[in-house]
Amino acid sequence: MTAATPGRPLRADAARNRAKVLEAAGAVFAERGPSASTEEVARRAGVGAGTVFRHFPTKEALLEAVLVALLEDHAREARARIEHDDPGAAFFGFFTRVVERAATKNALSGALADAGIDPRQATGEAGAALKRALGTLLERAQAAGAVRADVTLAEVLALLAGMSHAAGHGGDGRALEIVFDGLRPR
Amino acid sequence: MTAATPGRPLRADAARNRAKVLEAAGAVFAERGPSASTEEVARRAGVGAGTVFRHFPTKEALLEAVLVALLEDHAREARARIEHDDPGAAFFGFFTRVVERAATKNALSGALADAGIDPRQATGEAGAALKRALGTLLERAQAAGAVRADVTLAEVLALLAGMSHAAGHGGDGRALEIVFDGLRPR
DNA sequence: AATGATTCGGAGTGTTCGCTCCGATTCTAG
DNA sequence: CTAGAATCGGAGCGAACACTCCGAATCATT
Repeated sequence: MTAATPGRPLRADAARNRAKVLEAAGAVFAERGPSASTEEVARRAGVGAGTVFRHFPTKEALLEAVLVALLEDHAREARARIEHDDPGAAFFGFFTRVVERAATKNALSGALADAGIDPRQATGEAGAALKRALGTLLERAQAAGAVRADVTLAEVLALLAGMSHAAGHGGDGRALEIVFDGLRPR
Repeated sequence: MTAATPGRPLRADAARNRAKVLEAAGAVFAERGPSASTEEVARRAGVGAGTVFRHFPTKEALLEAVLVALLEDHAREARARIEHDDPGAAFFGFFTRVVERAATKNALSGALADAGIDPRQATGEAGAALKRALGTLLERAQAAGAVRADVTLAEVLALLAGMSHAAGHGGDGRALEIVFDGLRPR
């Protein structure tokens, strides 16, 4: 429940502040990690602590909202690649892109899991949309012969989640290439 | 500094309590995550809070000690496999084993990183020993033709770290197989 | 422009948790 | 067995932090 149902259309300044808080939260959590205090988010957004909690009733809700925004961004990019790139390049390019931008996302879902919340359920529609887009990317790449036909979406998701966490561990660029070799037909 | 230098040999009950605390910490952090309180560790170990802090002067030191114990355990197993299994089976078997047992390790190093501590530096010798053992495993597997010759230890470490985090994401069993396919010669 | 409703800000609250302190307890040397 | 030292236990301290409350400020409507 991340304030999904706008009972009333939200006042102008309220909407502006909500956006500022969300953006500040994204930046702060990316820099200082999800354990950064809500007060720091409020300071960065230029609002009071009360304002943060009115829009996001709990810290977990704020983490969720940031994570959802990230997933929506990814899904948007996946759909763009479906239209513009060729099947193989679209799939591998998107995979690489998600891995590159994964640092924040991992920390967020880790923090949610730590609080006893299932990230997959929390992200709801946003996660499902990203999954659908990735599924399309995969199907097209398989149809074009760029990816083995016996690979399932669940396996790709596992690999994506895994390699996202491998970033920053040294030889992660070539490590991705090794995974891609495993995904390609022999 | 995880009480590495025994200035004096440590009294009998002190050594016993230290071991109890370390074991309890391993269990508690595995179950409740690294954010579990030290008091819970003390309770589980059947000692007072003061005792925990005498042996591990800070909570981070306790997390470090648990992580080091895990790494030492892995290194021990790697050396055992070097002696008993054939090169290919030793390498892939050890890789699989580490991934299976990775849940706790990941949470621990995550928590350390969150506290501004570099896990690689903190684990010191234990991490280096594990790295050496894995290096031997890799060389032997490559010499036997079970693993591509152009793969480096750094890349294997990145893949290992990554796939450790992929556990529990659904199709992680077959996902590992895909990575292994990428590691094998064509 | 004025009024009523909504939102803002930040001081304040209650709680959690890491860590300390010291009297009581347990161990070891002679 | 006994004295002296090392260790233990857990109540208590202080800081950090998520969250609340309410007077002041801002917005929408007539």
